Amino acid sequence: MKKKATLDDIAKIVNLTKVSVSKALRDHPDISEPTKIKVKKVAKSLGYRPNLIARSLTSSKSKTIGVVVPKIAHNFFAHIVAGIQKSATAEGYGIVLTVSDENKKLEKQHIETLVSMQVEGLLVSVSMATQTPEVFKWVRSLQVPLVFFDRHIPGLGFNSVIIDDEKASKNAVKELLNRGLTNIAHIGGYDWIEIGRLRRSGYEKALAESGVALRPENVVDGGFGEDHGYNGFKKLIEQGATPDAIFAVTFPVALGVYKAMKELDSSYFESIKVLTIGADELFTVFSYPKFYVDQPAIQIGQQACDLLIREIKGIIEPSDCIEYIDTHFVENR
Amino acid sequence: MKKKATLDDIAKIVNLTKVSVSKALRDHPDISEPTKIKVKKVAKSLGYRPNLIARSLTSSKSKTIGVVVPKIAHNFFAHIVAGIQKSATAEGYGIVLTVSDENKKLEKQHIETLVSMQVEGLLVSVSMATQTPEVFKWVRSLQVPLVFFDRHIPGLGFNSVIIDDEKASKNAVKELLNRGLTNIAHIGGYDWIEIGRLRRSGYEKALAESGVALRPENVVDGGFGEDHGYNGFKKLIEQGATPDAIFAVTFPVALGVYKAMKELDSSYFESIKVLTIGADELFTVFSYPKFYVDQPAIQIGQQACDLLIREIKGIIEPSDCIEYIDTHFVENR
DNA sequence: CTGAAAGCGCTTACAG
DNA sequence: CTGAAAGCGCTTACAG
Repeated sequence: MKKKATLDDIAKIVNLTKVSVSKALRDHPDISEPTKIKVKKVAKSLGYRPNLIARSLTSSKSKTIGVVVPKIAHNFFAHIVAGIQKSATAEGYGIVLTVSDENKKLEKQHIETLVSMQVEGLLVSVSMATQTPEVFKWVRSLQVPLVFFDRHIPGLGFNSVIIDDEKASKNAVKELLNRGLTNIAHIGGYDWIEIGRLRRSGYEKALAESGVALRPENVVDGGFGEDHGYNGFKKLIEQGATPDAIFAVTFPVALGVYKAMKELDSSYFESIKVLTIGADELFTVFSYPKFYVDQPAIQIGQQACDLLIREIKGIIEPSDCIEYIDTHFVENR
Repeated sequence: MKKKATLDDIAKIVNLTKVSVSKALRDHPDISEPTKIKVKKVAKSLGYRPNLIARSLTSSKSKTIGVVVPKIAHNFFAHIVAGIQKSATAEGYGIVLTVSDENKKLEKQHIETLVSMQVEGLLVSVSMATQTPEVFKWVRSLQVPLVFFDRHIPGLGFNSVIIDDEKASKNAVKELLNRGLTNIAHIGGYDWIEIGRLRRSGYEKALAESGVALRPENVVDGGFGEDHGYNGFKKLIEQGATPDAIFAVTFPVALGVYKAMKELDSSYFESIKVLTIGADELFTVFSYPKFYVDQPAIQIGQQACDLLIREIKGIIEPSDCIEYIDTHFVENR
């Protein structure tokens, strides 16, 4: 790599010191208009660009935000990152992107590296495997601003921007009940993962509050992937369930359900309406799933980033607050 | 943000200079084993992490790669970024992610900022709007390694990792012909965008080489989005085309076609087989589109990143080479 | 309006 | 085996 032009290079040409050149370039009031113009002209001709690394070191502002996502090749997280990118760019911040791949060790490593890189703040969506919050306590002790999004760990003193999963589920299930669908099954995840637990309890509360009895054969647990939906549906049928609707805990699970239906009996497409949370909008052309809760991923990213930047600027203090993002129920036609 | 522990902090405690501490931490052979152990213990107890900004400044190695994508909230690019991330992490590089949003000005700005940040190399997929290669010439003059992926500008002396669109299209159309589908329509993009031009000519060549006449009513141009597919299909029908297959230039276009079919006459689903390039694998459960060319996005990302890192290390020279990634034709069942 | 001094936290030769 | 010196490219007080 070629040596880049520095302040000194410009200084020599215009017969000033690098200090004055630095000031001229940054439009410091100290410098006269004519010299500013001259300096800028020379800078441009040399293709000068300030060395941001050096600037970071002196100013102790890297103008950079570290992001940790569990996955990136997923519609939801890709959209969140898009939102983060947008907000960050608008505020003059660059983002360093990191993927934990749902791996606790990688997650820790990434966070440490990002802190070493002197990012001014961290935006993280916790990996499923994360249980021990040591790294986060370390981040806290360093007073590096951090905002959780989508998946958080409460009680550490960090703010979070998330979906109210229980409420979203409860409302959605109630919408089905209002439409006369009362025999609603649930293909859920595990209880030890928050979205599994919350969506399940939203489902249960909706039934309870509407005075509908929960039928044991209507519930299957298993996971969050397509295969779990596929197996889950089969199990449901084996258990003797005859639902008129199914609440699938995630979109991949809903796809698995579709696959199983196609294999078992395509008349299920008509007789069983599927509801899920967080569908890929591209799928709407297929009118499947019939119902879904829209998760405004881009907005989550933007809001989390905006919150973080406000913390960085010292406008707000980190605490243990949760900012809930509104979701809305959609009926696919 | 709290002040982080520095080499000097450790040095004071162990009664050494920061130089020796620096060496001990990096396992330099100069230092004796006992002191190394002692130093490392103290470093750990202080939660010491090297300031990577400072290290970059002295070593002039930022261990960082700049990435510019036109979009991130898109399956294809999200997967590419996943591939880049994976390779970069494996080689100890961090990635700074940037999104041009198909905007030439933003693209230029991002590249300049990334260079200012002293990234060791650049990975860019050119925005559709980019015509003038000034920024890239500037990058070239600085001898900053750069590799194009998916969308490239030839003739600037940079390597590229891309799909052979013409070949992929030609082969795919031939596969249809082999299956007895001879009345194949094409809903294409614009000629001034490379993928539009190449996919179109692949289509034409496949017909020509198979001795099938190109019917003018079978071709519609328009764009690369869902609405273009929607309008394109309607136009096709209006033009009097009665195809038994349609080659849609992109996946969104294929979705638009689906939408139009659903609206006009759902018997089209059976009578017209759709082919496209680059489908989201999640869609395979819907058996639509019937045929597609799989673009191995993750692999493109990995390969581009690996190539870049080899350039950074000086193992290979930048030139104007194109590395084509193999695609494969898939029949959906 | 311009500049000399000091320093950000680290590493790279070079001495001893 | 350990350290003093110099410097990476910039900015921040402080003088003049």
